[in-house]
Amino acid sequence: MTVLPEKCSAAGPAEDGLLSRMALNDNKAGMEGLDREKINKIILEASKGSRFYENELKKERQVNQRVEKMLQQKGRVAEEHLRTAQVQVDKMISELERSRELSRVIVHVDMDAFYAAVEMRDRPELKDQPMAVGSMSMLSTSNYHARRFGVRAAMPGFIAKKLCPNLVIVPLNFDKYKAVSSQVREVFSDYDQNFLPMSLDEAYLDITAHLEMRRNWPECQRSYRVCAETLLPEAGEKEESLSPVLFDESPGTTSSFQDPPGRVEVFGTTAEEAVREMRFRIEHKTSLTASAGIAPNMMLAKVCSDKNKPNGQYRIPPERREVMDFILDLPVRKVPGIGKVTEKMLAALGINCCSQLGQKMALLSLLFSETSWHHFLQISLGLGSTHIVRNSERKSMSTERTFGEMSVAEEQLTLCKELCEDLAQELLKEGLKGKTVTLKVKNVKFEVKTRALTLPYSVSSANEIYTSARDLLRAELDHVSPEPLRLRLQQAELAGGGAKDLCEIQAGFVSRPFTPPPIHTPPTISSSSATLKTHTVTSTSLHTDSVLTHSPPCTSAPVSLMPHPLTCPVCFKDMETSDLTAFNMHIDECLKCSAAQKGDEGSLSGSRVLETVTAGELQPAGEKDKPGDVSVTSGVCGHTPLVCPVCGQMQETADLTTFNHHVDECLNHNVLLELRETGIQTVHEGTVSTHTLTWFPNTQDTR
DNA sequence: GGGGGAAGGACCA
DNA sequence: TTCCTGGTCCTTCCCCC
Repeated sequence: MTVLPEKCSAAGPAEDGLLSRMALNDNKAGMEGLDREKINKIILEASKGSRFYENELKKERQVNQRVEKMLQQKGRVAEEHLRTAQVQVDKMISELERSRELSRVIVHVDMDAFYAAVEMRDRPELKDQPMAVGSMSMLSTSNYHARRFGVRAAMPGFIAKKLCPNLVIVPLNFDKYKAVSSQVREVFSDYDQNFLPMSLDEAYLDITAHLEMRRNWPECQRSYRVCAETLLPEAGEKEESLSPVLFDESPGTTSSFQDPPGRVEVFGTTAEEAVREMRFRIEHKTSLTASAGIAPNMMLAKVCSDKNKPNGQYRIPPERREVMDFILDLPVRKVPGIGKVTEKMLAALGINCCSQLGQKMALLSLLFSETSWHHFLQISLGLGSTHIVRNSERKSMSTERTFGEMSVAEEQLTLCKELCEDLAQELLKEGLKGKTVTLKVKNVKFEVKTRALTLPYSVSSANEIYTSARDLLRAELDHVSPEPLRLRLQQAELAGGGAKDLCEIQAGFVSRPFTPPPIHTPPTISSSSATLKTHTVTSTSLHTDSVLTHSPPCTSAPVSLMPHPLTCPVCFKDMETSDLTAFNMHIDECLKCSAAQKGDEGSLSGSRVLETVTAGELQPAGEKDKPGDVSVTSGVCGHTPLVCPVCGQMQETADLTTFNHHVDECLNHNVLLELRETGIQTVHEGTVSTHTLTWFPNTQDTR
């Protein structure tokens, strides 16, 4: 067995190894100089013996095995290999150096202890005591008083209580945080309209253009009057009631509000001054402080924003030497995208800070995947993305729920359905569809399993997703049968599953503006993968529907290229026109006619009802009475003969099973795939999915 | 050997 | 009293053509 280096505790007894995994992560502002030993002892005592602990132990062993395997590989690396690798690395370095860009001014802004700060602002009595936001099972964030006890985000509340018995835990109130976040974003947009929000409390901005303009601004355009009413929510308590996250001993505790009301604050034209102004405005608008990092790229800006937290900012000047100086002693763990596992792997190789990454790059290139070592190389050179891409596609969306042990299959299926409904609602909000349905379950031993199913078409409605998720769950139930499936978590996820990135949303027949989905990947990874990713195979995106128009990114073919006639999804008549506007108008007319005769619902016995809702989703009749929905039965317009939505041919049968069978046959002949290649495929796709999945009950759906 | 799906896992707040 | 989240994307493995 290979003995691990001193730095790495992996070879020690299980408990030592476990501590490295479960120990306090004090890599956060306000947590410097804590008594780690004491805190870790409390965490360990609170956790030991639990199933969670056992599972962590298991995961720890797996990571240790990875480390060991890597070290064995390292032992087999010959000098000759290293020399060859170094040549390749050097070549890569000179290429990267040639493309180094220092001209952009990228800012990362991060609100200080955001959720906690909002709560303290609204409940001043919380301001001077340790508090956290979340629940007994999990905390989302904590204030700086609580951090002094080792209480931090992602820590279970019951452990936090052991660390700090006086801790006040306030439940999450997302509506409130969203409202504050939108106020902050209003300020951001004055500096960069295309800023990239990463979460409610964090964003990247490129202020290069703003600085260009700002240079010519007169002083009055850069002056802000300290306004009495925003300053003084409670008369006479100015200092106390504002900037609640400020902590006496913390750096950067100088509040902008120390100035008397009525005083005019003038900001300069430099990047530092622009960012100081931005933070000043945020504080006046929300009574909350923000920290910021200014650097030539996103990776560095993110690291910088943490440097003078809370209520501070830090800038790396746009010079190579300055960047390299900054990187020199930067611990790898501070870099976004490097977590505890990667940190441990690197530590086993004697790499703890970024400069060491550079020194051992040849070895890293032999031990890690191409994507990984390219990423490390970028970090070691202080490189990152210099262009903020806001419209990159979201790749998946999921919703999950943790609960006490659940072992009854029926209850599990009911919960699964609820999750699919929640997910469908979220998808609807963003107008997204996807092909791959994934069910994730965690059993009472904390073992996680994921099961996925990729459909030949995109889905978005609760029923469609549930049909797949339910089958996946049943498969798991069968797998453990006759034992019960003992779960503590279920998750439903929908991912793109298709190679094509589709078009701007136009849900149903009503146009909706496209809202870019939030992006949560560390930007460094995104940026590096944009240029260096060579074998990522699952980066398929969720897509939005483009039913009747298309936007610039849409690659749809022009209407005239459509190989199939347009068939009205309501009356099933083939249209003589290929003009989409006229086609839309016809459908609107049909819908009106149908709505007027709504009483005729159910005239086609045995069918479910075809609906067109404002958002364009085709849903089963059970949900049709939502406001704004218009429901139509297939029989409403009196077209008893069934028209196949795939081939467009009228079917002689009135029997739904036979009809469904025909549609399935058509689909099997890849007609759908052909339709996807056409410009307005979603008209057909929507119709098809209605018939096969939603409109007429599929026999397998009735299980 | 490459493409793509499935499963597991890393990372973040 | 309470007893370790929720969300997203990346990597790896494996199968199929």
